[in-house]
Formats: sequence, C-alpha cells, structure tokens
Amino acid sequence: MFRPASNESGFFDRTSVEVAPALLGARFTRHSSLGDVSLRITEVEAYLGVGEDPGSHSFRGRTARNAVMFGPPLHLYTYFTYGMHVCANIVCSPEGQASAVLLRAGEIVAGVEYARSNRGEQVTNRDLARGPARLTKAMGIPLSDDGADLMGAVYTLELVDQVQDVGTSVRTGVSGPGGLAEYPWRFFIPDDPTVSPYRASVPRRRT
DNA sequence: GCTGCGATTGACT
DNA sequence: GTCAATCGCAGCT
Repeated sequence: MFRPASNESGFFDRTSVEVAPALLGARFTRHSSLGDVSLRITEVEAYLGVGEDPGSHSFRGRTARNAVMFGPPLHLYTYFTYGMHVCANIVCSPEGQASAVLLRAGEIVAGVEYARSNRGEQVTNRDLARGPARLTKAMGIPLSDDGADLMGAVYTLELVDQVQDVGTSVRTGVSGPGGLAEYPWRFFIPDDPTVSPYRASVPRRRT
C-alpha cells in the first residue's frame, strides 16, 4: 500500500487536469522538527499553463512569482494571496510547461495536535484543513517553501488509497472574462466531510 | 511610480 | 446572508 510518489513512470509529466483526480486520497506529509503532519487529500483544483487557462497564475507567462510552476514536476508551488493567506500547489508537467494542482482541502490523519496548535484549540478535526489557506496553516507550510522537493526530506507524497469515485465541479473563487467558471477542473471525494463548502466567485465590492 | 484586486477566511447580522 | 482585513503582483501611466 505504501507507494511514495516518484516521477520514474512519468506520472507527473502529465497535465494537472490528468494528475489532479489521481491525487485524491493520497497522503501528503510534512516532516518538521515538531513532528510529522500528514494530510489525506480530499479536494483539489487543476490549473494549466501559458495561454491555456485564464485562471492560472501562469496564463500570461513566466514571472518571478510563478517561476516554480515552470520547473520540474513534483515540487511545491506556494503563493501568498489576499494579503494574509498562503496556498500550496503540486507542480505537474515536464520542465518548461506550467501546470499545477492546488490543494484545496484534506483530512489531517497524523499530527493532529500540531495542526490544532497552528489553527486554534477550538477547531474541529474536520475543519483543520477544510480550505486551501486553512490547509497550509494547519500543516505549517510557509511561503518560503516555494520550490521544495516533494520527494525530499521535508515533504513526501504517497499515492495510497486512491479513490474510484471522483466528484467534479467548476472551480471555486475563480472569476474573470470568458466564463472561467465553466472549466470543470475541481475534483473532490464525494460526501467527504472535509471537502470545503462551495462558494461561487463574487466580484469584490469597492469600499 | 501608482492603482486595483485576488486560486480566502473569520467575524458578524 | 454581508463584509473587512491586508499586501504583493501585474498592468498601466
């Protein structure tokens, strides 16, 4: 059952839309000095590359921020948003192409106490990593881990418990011209309580 | 150099 | 259901 992710088979050379559903059920672990934290992935979203996906950070080409997306697969891409939140992605596609899978939600299956110390003592197990920014906070993933190796000393990914029944829907929180919300690139485990509640993208009001 | 806004969350009505 | 917080990036002047 233990199957550490590697790219020997070229599995991660495929696009994020192909890889994303296969990551559901996988175990993603961060090894820290305070102990390991493991996540069972229950919800992801796929983002494609230059000129392919108007909702992707890489749509307009390579920049300092998204450089890691253009690098080799099986690396971590982190970014900072809304002035306060960190989100984490798994880079896919061969080097030079930019596609990534956003980790939207999961269930903390090891290191629950560590996760709770990051999120707050009142937070229920179900809510610890229910949402992309909650997930990174629970696991203690810092923005500075952008580009980290997912087969390395700090992060590991194990393709275990892969699910057969995959739910799909339009992506959350993505807005803009051209009907971005129509891309059905959100994948989740149906009826799993840790899947984040769907919120349609709402244009922000001015003050 | 300046400005608008985002792959969100938590607090509040 | 509504809304503020908060800051780096990208696009424009």
